[in-house]
Amino acid sequence: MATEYSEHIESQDKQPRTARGLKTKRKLLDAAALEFGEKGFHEASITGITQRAGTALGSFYTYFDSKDELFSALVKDMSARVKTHAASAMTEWQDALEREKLALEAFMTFAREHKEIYRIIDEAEFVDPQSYRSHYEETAKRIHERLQEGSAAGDFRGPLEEAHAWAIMGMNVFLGLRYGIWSEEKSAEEIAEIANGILARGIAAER
Amino acid sequence: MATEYSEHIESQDKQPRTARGLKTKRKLLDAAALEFGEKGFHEASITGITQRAGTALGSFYTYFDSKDELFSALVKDMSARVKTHAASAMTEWQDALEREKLALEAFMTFAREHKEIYRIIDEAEFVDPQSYRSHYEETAKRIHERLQEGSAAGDFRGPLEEAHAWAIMGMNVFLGLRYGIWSEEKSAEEIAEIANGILARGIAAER
DNA sequence: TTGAAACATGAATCAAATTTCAACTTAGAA
DNA sequence: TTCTAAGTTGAAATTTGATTCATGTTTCAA
Repeated sequence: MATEYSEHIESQDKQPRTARGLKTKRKLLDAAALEFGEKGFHEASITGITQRAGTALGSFYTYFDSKDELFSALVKDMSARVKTHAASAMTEWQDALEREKLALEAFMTFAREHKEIYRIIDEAEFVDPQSYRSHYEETAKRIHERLQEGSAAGDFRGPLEEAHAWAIMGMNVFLGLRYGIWSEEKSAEEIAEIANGILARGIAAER
Repeated sequence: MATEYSEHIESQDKQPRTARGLKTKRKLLDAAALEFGEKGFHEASITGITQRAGTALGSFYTYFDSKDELFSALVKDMSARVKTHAASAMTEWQDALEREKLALEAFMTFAREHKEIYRIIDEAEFVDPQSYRSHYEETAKRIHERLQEGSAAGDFRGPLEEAHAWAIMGMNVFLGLRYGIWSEEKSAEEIAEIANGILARGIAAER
């Protein structure tokens, strides 16, 4: 994967201007994702990051203003990656219900492959609340749009509100944590099937 | 409510032995809940806690070994409080579906009244992962038991697995965050009704 | 080839807490 | 009333880790 750490709103004076610089920055970013994912923001240290990256301590400050700024950049990048991955997994579906199943399945798989992303986004609640909030608000918005499309297509009942999207998102996130991060005792497909069952018919007994 | 900060595994040599000591410890615990809830673990400081409590800095160490130990004690206590509150709210129900609705409504109300609890438990994911995990595992277990009772009573279809409980818990937690902590634009009842609709019949169109 | 800008280095500096501790005060049992 | 254990105090010691910066090296355009 061509890791694309987009630059967002960084001050331009920290951009690398040579191939060497670009490479160093990339090493630092990748090392930071590992360090933060493994230890969490506060246990992680710049020293740890530069050691993993194989650079000198000072090099960190050639590319980042501070530990916080780096974390913030990372959160935004991870958020974008989750979004992109989910989108690319949701081609090929028969009806809106099936699309939701694919979305969860993709999310579970992605979480398993990038556990550090999960953790970094979660910790943003405390380190960079604004980004955390944006991440979930935007995710909910996309889910809500899918729900409305589903209603329009006659696959879903209507009207489905923003709160429905939040409920679904919560389901997905917690299932991802429990069966993606904490253990892999069940397949992503199995879990997605269970969640989809709830969306399809709820859990009440047949009437 | 008679706040009962249970002592768990603390070394006994830190227990207050007089009424005065007990009172001081209580003040510290309450102040800590506020400080942690407002600033998060790492921004919170012992100085801030003792200032809120109106005690000297050193008094903190009369009752706690460290900042971490205090946080840990707090997480366990909050977890217990959430549990107790939920249980007491779930008397008086007609069927299992309604019981779930009451559970969510109670959780939402509680979250609104004790936003600091929400935050402290959430941050435990990074500060005291063991307690965080226990909190959610036990909560899921209780939900799962309710689901199984519901199936046995004929209110719910069966079999409902642990994953169903996690899905419901995730729904509840995210709805609590969005409509309990971030904003109160909708009533707890309204939100609980939406979630309950999903559990009752899913979101698919009528067949 | 060369010189200036970019980049790399890591010891030293700085800042911000936590934690300790010795002196002092209060509670409450005898 | 007295005396000792319990509790209080806050300045000082420690710890920890982020950030700076002066020096040396590399890149690459001209």
